[in-house]
Amino acid sequence: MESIRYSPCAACEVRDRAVCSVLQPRELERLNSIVTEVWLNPGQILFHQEDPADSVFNVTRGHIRLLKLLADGRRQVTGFLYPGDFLGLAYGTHYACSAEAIDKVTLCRFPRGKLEAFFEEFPQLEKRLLQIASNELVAAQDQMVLLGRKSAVEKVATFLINFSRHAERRGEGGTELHLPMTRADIGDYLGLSTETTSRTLTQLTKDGLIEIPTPPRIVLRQKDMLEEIAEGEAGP
Amino acid sequence: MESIRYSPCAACEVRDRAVCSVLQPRELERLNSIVTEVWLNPGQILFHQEDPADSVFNVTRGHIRLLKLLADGRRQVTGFLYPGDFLGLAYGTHYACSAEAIDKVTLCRFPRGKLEAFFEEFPQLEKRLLQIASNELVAAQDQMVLLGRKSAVEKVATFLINFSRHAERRGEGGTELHLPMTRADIGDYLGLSTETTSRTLTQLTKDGLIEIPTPPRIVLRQKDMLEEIAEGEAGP
DNA sequence: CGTATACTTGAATTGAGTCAATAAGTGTGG
DNA sequence: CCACACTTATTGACTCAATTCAAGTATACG
Repeated sequence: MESIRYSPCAACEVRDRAVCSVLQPRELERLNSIVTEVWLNPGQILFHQEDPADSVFNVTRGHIRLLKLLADGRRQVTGFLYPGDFLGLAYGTHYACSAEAIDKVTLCRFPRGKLEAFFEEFPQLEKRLLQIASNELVAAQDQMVLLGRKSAVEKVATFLINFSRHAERRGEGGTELHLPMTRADIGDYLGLSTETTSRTLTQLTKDGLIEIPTPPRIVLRQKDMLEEIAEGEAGP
Repeated sequence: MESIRYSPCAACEVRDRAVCSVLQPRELERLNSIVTEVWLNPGQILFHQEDPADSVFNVTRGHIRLLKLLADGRRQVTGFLYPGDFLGLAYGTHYACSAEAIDKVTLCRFPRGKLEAFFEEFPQLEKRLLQIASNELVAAQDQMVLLGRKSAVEKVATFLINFSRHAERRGEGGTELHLPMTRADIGDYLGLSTETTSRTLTQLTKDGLIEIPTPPRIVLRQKDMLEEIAEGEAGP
C-alpha cells in the first residue's frame, strides 16, 4: 500500500459522485490539503476489522470488497464498492469490517479528525455524509430481505440487476457486465456457496436469460425477466 | 393512530438516549414546539412502505417492528425498535419499509422539514443523527453476517444475547427477558420459519441454556455459552 | 366458555451445501 | 511459443439443515 500527497482532486474522475460533489472548486482546494491518494493491488488489504478507524476513504478507481469473518472462517461480504463510493461511515473508533482491493484500486484518504474539523467550515459536507449514510441504510435493508428471504436464483438475479443499474449510473451500459469479483465473493455476498452461485448462473444461461461469453463477462439477455425473478414475482 | 400537541419532553423517560440528548433544556423547549406525540395500539401501522416520508420519530414507549414484504408475501423484519430508538433515517422521499406497533407504543413525531430547519440552529442535532446512522450501519452489517452465514441455533442465540444487552442498557437486567414480539416476528427477523425458531428455543431449553417459564418470558441460564454459540465459536 | 391467536411438535420434503473431480483460464519462465 | 503451475469456475453425486405441511396444545380475550 503506497500513498502520496498530491493534488488529485482537479483531475478526479468521480468528483460528481463522491463526497466532494457538494464543494465548490475553491473549497475543494482546501479539502485537497488533507487528502492523500492510496493505491492498492488486487487482494491487498486497506484495513482490517478491528483496526483503529482513523481514516475514511473515497474510491476513485477499481473495486473494493467489505467483509466480516466468523471465528471459524465463514465469510460474509457486506458490500462491494465502486468508483465514487464512500467508505468509512459505519464505524466508531474501530472498523467494523475489513476492506480488500478486488482489482487495482485508487482511493482518496481523509484523516478522520481533519475531515470532521472541516464540518464546521463546510456543513454541507456533513449533510452529504448523512445522505450517503441514509442511502446505505436503505441498501442494507434490501440486502437483509435478500439474505433472509430470497431463493438462490432470486439472489443471483438481484445481484445482476443491481450491478447492471450501478454500471448504468456510471454511464457504462447495463447489458454487458464486467464482474471484477470472483464467484466466491459473489456467493459470500449473497449468502450462497461458490458452487450454488456458479450452478445458478449456469441455469440462467440455459434458460436464455444471460450469457457468459467468458468470465468475468456476463451479458444480460432478458433484463425484464431477471427483474421479475429478483423481486420474487416469477412464480414459486 | 391518535396524536396530540403537548409538552412531552419535560417528562420524557428516554431523553438521555433519544436524539434530543444533545440539546440543552432551553433548546429542548424550542424542539418541543414542533413535536407531536403519537399513540399506537398493538398491530397498528405507523407508516407503510412507499408512503411519503414526511416525518421522523423517536420511540418513547413500547416496541416497533420494521419490515419489508416481497411480492408473494414473504416477510423480512429489518429491525426491532425499543424505547429511545430513532426512526426514519433510512429514507429518501418515501419510506423504505413499514413500521408496525408490536405492543402499546408512544412516539414523538418530528415533521421532517421542520426538523431539518432546526439543523441550522442546532448543528449538534445533525451530528447526533450521523452518529445514529453510523451505529445502525454497523448493526446492519452484523445482521448481514447473521442472515448470510449463521446456523439456526447461532441466529437464535445471537438474537437472545442482543436482546439481553439492549435490556441491560435500559437498566432492566439482562437475564429475565420479556420478548414483546411473536415467534413469527423473530423468525422473520432471523430469516427462519416460525417452526424452526420455536424448535430451536425448545432445543436450547433442553440443553439447559435457557428457560421458557411461559412465553413471552425467557430466562437466559448460561449467557456465556449463548455468547459462544452466537459468535460461531461452539464447534461445527 | 368458546373462539381466535400463538406456540409447539412430528413427519416428510427439498433447496442448498459439502465433498470430489474436472475443465477452463491466467500467468510465468524456459 | 509452449509446458507447467496455479487459480477460478463448472459439474456431479450425495447429504443434511431447515422448510413445509399437518396436527395438536396452550394462552389470552371478549
